[in-house]
Amino acid sequence: MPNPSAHRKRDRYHYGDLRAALIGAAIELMGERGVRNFSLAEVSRRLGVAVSAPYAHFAERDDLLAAVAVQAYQLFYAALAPAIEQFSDPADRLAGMARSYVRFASAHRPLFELLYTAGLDKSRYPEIEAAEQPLVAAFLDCVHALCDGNEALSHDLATAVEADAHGHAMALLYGDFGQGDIAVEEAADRAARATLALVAGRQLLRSSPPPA
Amino acid sequence: MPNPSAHRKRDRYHYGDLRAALIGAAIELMGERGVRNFSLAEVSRRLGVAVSAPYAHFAERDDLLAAVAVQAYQLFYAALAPAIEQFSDPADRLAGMARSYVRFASAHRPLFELLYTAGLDKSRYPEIEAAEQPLVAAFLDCVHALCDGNEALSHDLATAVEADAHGHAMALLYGDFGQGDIAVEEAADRAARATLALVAGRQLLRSSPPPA
DNA sequence: GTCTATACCCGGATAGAC
DNA sequence: GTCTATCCGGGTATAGAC
Repeated sequence: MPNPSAHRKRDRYHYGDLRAALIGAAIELMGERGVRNFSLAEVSRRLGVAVSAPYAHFAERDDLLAAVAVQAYQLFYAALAPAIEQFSDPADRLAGMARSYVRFASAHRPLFELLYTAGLDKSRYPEIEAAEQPLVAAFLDCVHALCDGNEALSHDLATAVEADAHGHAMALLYGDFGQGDIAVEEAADRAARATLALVAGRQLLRSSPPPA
Repeated sequence: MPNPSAHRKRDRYHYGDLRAALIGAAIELMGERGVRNFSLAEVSRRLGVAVSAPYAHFAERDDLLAAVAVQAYQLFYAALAPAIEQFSDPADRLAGMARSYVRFASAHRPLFELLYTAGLDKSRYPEIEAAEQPLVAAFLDCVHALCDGNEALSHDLATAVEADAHGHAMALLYGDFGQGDIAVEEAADRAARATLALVAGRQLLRSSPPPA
């Protein structure tokens, strides 16, 4: 009796959930060839289904990518959640989130690239923005304690910390941090420390504008 | 007597410098359709030359992109130079560079995207790295005065400031800063202020690692 | 829901004439 | 150095059978 989970990819077959299989295979393919070389046809081939099969689930190519993006944000948020819960000190919590942010970019590089460098037209897909929302809110929430109810400052600090985490992630993926686990942890460390520096100097985020 | 500069694009013609024209048209095309939808064929069409003509100057498609990237880094550096010269105070100078960094990303978006989100295989093009060098050095140089000759701290601060500037630029291009000149200046302002906060808290960049 | 088959378009790249 | 012509491969998307 053949175990369903043991089906080889090349078996042409009815999937219980082709939609989910497409999403999974899309992630895998993006990981191998980069987001820019992703194609619906290749995904179909890998699953052993006809190139037309996906159109029963997604009206067009980008709709599949959008579905992947939604899942990516959920995973992203889940990756940050432990840091949020782990630290009671607000500064440490923010630093932990920055660290997790960089780690996520490395551990799920194709997803991260899909979200930020793939040029998906997010305005066409409100569900992506909705999926991003909890992540932004997480930064904002945990920053409040540091800002004594000052909403403007909270927003400034949240933006700065996100930019910091994002910038370190980009530097890791595309810059000169090198590769390997050591590089990841170094970048994550730097992001965490820079976060602490931003927190320490946060009053300057609202000071009079620096010279033009 | 026809003015050469008045030639319409569609005139088929011998260019004095097709190579330069290709680079210019490539930038224009990337601006309209995004880097990912750039094609050599379309560039040729716009210049009114045969699709095979570019191959007299570039062995393959990506070689043209690499040439554009080199020019982009030169322009990028030129955009930062005024800020470097304008400020004598090291902190203000860094802040000014961060501000110019964000402005450049907005003013030359296609070039910025080519450099950082196009996935060009830079390792294949040493000339790109060479062109990037002055920019990295500029950050490093102007950070030294703030770090009392501490090389390690200089490197940390330079990395943090670059990540900060880059992160704000990405937030402006892809995030929720909105559009328009106001958004640009707001993002640039935030990047500058965050830089000052990083400078103020710079000793924390070398402190004991924050909790994992 | 998935198949087969196909129409269509486009880009990269090369050969050989001028 | 540029042209014309062409080959090749690949992707998107649709029609219609099962």
